[in-house]
Amino acid sequence: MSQRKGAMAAAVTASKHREDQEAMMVELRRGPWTLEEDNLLMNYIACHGEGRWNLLARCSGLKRTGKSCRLRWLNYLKPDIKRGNLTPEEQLLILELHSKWGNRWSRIAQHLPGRTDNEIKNYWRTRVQKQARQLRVDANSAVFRDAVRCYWMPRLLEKMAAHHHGDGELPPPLHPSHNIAGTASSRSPPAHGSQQEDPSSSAPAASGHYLQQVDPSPSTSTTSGSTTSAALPPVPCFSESELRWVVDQYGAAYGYTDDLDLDGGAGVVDDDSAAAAALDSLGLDGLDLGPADGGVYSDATLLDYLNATCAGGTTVMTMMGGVHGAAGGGDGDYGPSPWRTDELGQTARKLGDPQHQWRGGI
DNA sequence: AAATCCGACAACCGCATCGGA
DNA sequence: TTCCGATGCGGTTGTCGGATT
Repeated sequence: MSQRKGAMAAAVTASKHREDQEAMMVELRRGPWTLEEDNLLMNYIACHGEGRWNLLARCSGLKRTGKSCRLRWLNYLKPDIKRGNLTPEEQLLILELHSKWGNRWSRIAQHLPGRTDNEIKNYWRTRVQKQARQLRVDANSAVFRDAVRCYWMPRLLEKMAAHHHGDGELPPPLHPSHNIAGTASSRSPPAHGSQQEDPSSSAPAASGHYLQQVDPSPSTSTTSGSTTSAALPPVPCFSESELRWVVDQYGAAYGYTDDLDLDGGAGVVDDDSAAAAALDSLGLDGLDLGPADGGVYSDATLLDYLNATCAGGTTVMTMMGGVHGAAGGGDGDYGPSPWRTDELGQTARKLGDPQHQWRGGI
């Protein structure tokens, strides 16, 4: 085994050496791609198909490595790449799948058609990890995951419901027998700003946006849930004491008191408002999770909806009722959890893109 | 108006794995 | 079985543009 490893290392070294030699012979370009390069790459792939990237790099006239060509194609030029901000459905799916699989970006990306592993990774690092940093917890810690599950995920579900029913009413509960594909395909596209079909976004080579951002609008401006608040009473979705409960419950339950360090290094804070403020940032700062225009569905309404939506989904958001979902557990690779994230995921798929439908296990 | 900060994301790098010779 | 080229994956860095001071 170690012999094989050594051989592998030698092979890689030799390969790297050849790469270096090649790089010296042909002045390889680095950095941002130009329109001409993109055209060259797309034309070559149109004629010869994907794959054989090193050959492509040599024969296409591009002064790039095969790796670079492959990355450019897969992450940017491929026609089915979906651009723009992640929808709440996609965000929810990412959270759910990451809780199961960790940093398996490519695996997660397989469940988000049109999204690349790079995009998902960037989302995680810039949005999710940022919030974890603010909370001074490890983004992979159980306490953070559970805070996400019982605070962030419900918010996303709320937002998804708002997106699908701009008139302020919750969508009718979806049952397992419901023909999702039929209904979802006829629904209106999500009313996100940049998520809308921007012709240029799917044809970057023709858009002339080289060396500039594709979509300058921040994610926080992409929601369209403003109409929901009118019809629903603006009751708080979670009280401060509930947030405190999240922190205490999971910190204690998992013995993660050390990585929940809201008071600047001296252990768990004893100030409810500080913890609540920190957790509040999960949903209200830059995460596109805040209630639509300050108005939200009531806990009871949303809970009713989710319970009706999820088959047997009686433990989603039970924290609001103070009852733990004892039926939980077996939640993935990270050990037991009282939260039925599989059901949250089902709801996400049912509400979202038909391609995200339940596939018999993820 | 200029300087600085920061978020977003494209791109690069190193390593692992696969598959054919 | 070993070698080796190709490809895939995840971590990290660089760059740009908007926001803030």
